[in-house]
Amino acid sequence: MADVAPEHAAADLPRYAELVLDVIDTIPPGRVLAYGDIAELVGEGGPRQVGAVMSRYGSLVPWWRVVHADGSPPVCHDAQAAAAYRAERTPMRPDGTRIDMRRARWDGR
DNA sequence: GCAATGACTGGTA
DNA sequence: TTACCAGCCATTG
Repeated sequence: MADVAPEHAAADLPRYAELVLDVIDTIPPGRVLAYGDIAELVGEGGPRQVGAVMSRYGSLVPWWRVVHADGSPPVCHDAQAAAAYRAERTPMRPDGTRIDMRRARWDGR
C-alpha cells in the first residue's frame, strides 16, 4: 500500500522507468545529475538503464538536467540543452559547451 | 526463456 | 586533450 505516487501517472511505464522519472522530476532548477548518479539514487540498475528510459520516456521529464559524468549534455539535444542551462543559470564551464559538474551536480538534498 | 540492445562509465594509451 | 576497450543491467523482440 502507499506505493509511490509520482505525477507521471506511470500506468504503462516499467517499474525502473517510474523510479528514474520520479528522481529526475525531483531535480531542482539550476542543478544537474549524471546518469550514474540517478541510478545510484534509484538504488538499482546502472547508467545504461537510465539512458534507455530517457530515450523512451525522456520527453516526460526535464531531460536537460540529465547529463554525462563529464558534464556533456545528450549528444542528440545539446543545442536545446545549452539554452535551458542558460535559462536555469546552471554553472557552465568557460567553454560554454559543458557543465561544471563540480557545482551543478545535485547531491539529492 | 534466450539473445541483443542501449540518451553510460571509468580506466588506459 | 581525445580515442578506444570492457563492464554494466533492465528492457525489448
